[in-house]
Amino acid sequence: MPKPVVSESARRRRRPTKSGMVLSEELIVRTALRMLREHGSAGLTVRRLGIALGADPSTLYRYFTGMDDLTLAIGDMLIGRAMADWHGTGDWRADLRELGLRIHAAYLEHPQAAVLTANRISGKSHEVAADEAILGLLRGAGFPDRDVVRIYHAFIDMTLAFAALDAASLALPEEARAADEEIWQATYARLPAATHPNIAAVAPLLVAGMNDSAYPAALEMLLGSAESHLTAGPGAA
Amino acid sequence: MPKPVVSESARRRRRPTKSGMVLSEELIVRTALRMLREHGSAGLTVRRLGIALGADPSTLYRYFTGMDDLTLAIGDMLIGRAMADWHGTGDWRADLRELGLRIHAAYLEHPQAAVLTANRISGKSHEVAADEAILGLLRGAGFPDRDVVRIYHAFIDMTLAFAALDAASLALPEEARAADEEIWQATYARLPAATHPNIAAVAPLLVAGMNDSAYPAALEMLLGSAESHLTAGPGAA
DNA sequence: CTTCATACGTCAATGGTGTTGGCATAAGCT
DNA sequence: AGCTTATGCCAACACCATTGACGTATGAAG
Repeated sequence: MPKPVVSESARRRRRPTKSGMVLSEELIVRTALRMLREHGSAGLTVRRLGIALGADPSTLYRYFTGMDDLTLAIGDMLIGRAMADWHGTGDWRADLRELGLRIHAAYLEHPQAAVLTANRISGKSHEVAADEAILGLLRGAGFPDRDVVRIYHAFIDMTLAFAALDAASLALPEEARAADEEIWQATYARLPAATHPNIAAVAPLLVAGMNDSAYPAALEMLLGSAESHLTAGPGAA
Repeated sequence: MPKPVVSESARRRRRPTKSGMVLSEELIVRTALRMLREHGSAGLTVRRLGIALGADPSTLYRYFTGMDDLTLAIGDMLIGRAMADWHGTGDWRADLRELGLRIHAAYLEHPQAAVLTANRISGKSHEVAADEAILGLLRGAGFPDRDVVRIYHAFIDMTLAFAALDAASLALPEEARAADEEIWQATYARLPAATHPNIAAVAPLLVAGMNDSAYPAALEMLLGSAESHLTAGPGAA
């Protein structure tokens, strides 16, 4: 049976696992998040997750159709955390900035999970809520629908793209950050000025600055561009 | 022996494989790229790659220390293709735009490969060459070193981030694009205006526009911001 | 309070994966 | 022509996701 999974709300009989633990989607996803943090983004396996839950691995297929489905659920939980307690202030630009930074931060708080999920569409409740909020801010600001969609698109893609990229370098540690770090020190920082004059000239600055995310600056540019377009009126290109 | 791999240049004895094929790093990477295109981003396995090359899977470990090393080599080849035949024109802004679009395009030409490699640092030759070129353009434009590094950082991260994101949606087809597409149609396009007024209002525009990349617009904003900062002089914030 | 259908946890098995150590042979230097 | 050793092959290991059959505890029905 390909899809024997019953929805969480329709779940009635909750039988404790052999070790006495009572399962739920929520518990499984939270456990998966913890495992990702502890064992790295490649450390989440059905077997290990089963062990961590004190349940047989195959039990998880009663809750998710497969690893992919679980992945989407993890991503939706991250967005949910970003949106928790969020309230608009009425200033669309400030609100949009806050929202972007929140989403970015929520992903970076679980980099190993972010790597797996940041570029997937889940269609689950929290994701939809975030999109509705963003579109609402832009429409409330008075943008015509064409611009709403264009700005929304750039905003959400850029946010997720940076989240994925920044998370990737944070997520490596458990598996290969040491290697990448070593590459950086061994290769870039020691290139001779004769063959690579430009890299050599700014090497110290590169080493110092490459650890910070470029997202906040990029976001500000996006918001600034949008605002100038708004004040210029709908006629402007 | 953990690292028995000899460098490509030091390779002397080239013994043909059982099926008569003579291996090389180049050939292996090109074959891997073809397999990624044909079988999707999860379709690249050491065993399959071995079969495609007419060689035993374990033979590949004479050329790469492991799957991860092969992945980095694939990424470097993509950058190499982006940089092939590139020549600066002297107009730093046009050159930078051209370079960004080339890299972005090179990744999107092999989305399945891009997904695996876009957020890794390889330190291999083509990657270093690209970085040297970008830094050279900015320094040649007259930016002070601090700004060179800041702009370089935003430029390369944004380019790779969008490449990864855009590639991800292109790469899904073989595995889960159908699912994501279905989510889009089934969930977003049919949300009732009562609960999600903003999504419902712009749904048709969303469907129409979400397939194009937001990268070109974002890149232009970055370049514009940099240029205005340059003309404003080093004293400007 | 008892009965009953079945939801859900468990078991066992399948066919995949990356990776390694030992072996033998042919390549290319001297 | 002979020797070293690089390099391709083989067999084995541990792990992976996923599935189908099975039995039992569970919650509802009477």
